[in-house]
Amino acid sequence: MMTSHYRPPCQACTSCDTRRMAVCSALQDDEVAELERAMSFVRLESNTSLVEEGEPRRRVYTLTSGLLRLSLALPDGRRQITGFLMPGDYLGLADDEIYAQTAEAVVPSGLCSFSVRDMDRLMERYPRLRDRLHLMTRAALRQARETQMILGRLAPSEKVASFLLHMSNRAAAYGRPESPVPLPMTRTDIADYLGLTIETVSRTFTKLKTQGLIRLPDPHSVEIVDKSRLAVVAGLTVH
Amino acid sequence: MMTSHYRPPCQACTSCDTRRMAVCSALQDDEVAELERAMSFVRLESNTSLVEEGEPRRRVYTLTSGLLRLSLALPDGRRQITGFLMPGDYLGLADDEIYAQTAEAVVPSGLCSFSVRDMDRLMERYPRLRDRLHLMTRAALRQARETQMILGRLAPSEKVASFLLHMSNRAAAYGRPESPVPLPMTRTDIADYLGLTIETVSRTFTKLKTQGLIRLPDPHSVEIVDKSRLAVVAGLTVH
DNA sequence: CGGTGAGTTGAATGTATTCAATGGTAGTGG
DNA sequence: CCACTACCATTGAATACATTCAACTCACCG
Repeated sequence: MMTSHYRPPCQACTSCDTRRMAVCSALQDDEVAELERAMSFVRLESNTSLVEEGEPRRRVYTLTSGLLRLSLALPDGRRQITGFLMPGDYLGLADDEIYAQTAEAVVPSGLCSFSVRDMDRLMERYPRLRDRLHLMTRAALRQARETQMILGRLAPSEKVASFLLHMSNRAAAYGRPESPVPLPMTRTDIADYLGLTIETVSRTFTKLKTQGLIRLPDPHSVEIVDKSRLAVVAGLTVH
Repeated sequence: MMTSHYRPPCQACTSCDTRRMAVCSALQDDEVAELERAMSFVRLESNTSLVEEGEPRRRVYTLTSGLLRLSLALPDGRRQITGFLMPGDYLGLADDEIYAQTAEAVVPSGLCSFSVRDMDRLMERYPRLRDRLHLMTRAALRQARETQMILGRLAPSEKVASFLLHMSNRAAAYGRPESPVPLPMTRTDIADYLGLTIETVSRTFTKLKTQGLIRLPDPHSVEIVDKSRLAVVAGLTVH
């Protein structure tokens, strides 16, 4: 696990630009100072894992920059990516005593880190923090079920189209442009997220490009040309 | 919505046999009495819906008997069942202001019902109740992610095998025999849960039967003949 | 300049789906 | 009591389509 621990590179939580997205938005400036005292900062290189499925859960995290993938593995090596974590997202929502999934950095990432003990104490002291965490857990559960639908009932083109729209919406939620959408993860990651093979993902991108719905300046950025037609392909609107 | 409301047919919460499975296990006998005062009982006929995706969430429930299916629907009618609720399970874990999915009875079912207002008040008063609910939400999230793996990365035989083992384990958790496993839901329900067609589900059952792994006394009960080989088929053990 | 990893594309293969027919069971009404 | 209907489950045959196997390109790095 190639991580290095040091004090945050950001000035302070009060001036942190991911705060409005994260669990700490539940706290006021003076309260967040206490959170800050319990916090340490972690930097993570690409393709290194922060937590491993089955490990005891001793720390929880808030992602401040970069991108993480959460995944489950089968004994024979098959992998399912259950989701991607973006800045402001919390790592450790689903876990109890042990981590239920592996978290790895897709690109160099930074995280605020807290011991479970400290976080429990803080939640005890600031109920709004606890409530916010519960709220985020419920949202994650709704998201997971939405993904079940995508995995179980959508055709490959629909999967890829809805994935692109989803990523576009998330980018917009973080104040970034809706298009072009950056896709820092590999085709293999996308395949393991959508329940497809890498070849099918690649072919589907090409097909959407040929149909004039998207453009692919490079493999890791997608320009959405026709959002409404893409939504039709995604199966989200009645044709 | 064919429901009828009346006082519970059971003597009292203190003698309720699903209590140990449900959220109310967090409360002591004297505390559960207050829960009971806020409670009303609902009986639900087969194939009637209790809550509908998109409706405002005004009440929450604990299933005491029967079986419910939770589902999401696509505009064109395709359906994904995200899970089945068994006695002791809580309805409303993921939802916020509105219900995120539809809940329907698979067989005649009974539920304890609470207004969201009452439940919020009770959670405020009994933190262990709130903590238990949060615990159940996290468990549901882990379950949903496990299901993502099943939907995205397992072959049809593996899906059906792991579904049977899952149902068997749940039956055992409720103190019922591991085998034969009752499957009150239709093949269509199973297909919509596993991301398959009804024909593929049927053929897979037949195949597992032919291989001597299960027996099918009737379409709604499955006898598990060889649990370990079934686990191999499910992809859960290295061959 | 060779080497590696990621992505794309082509051809074949396998397999789940689709379309269709049949059997079984339960409920309804004559 | 017995047709008659409706629904569910199963099975067969043809089809469609994602996967598999393989080749090739490209960019990046040593």
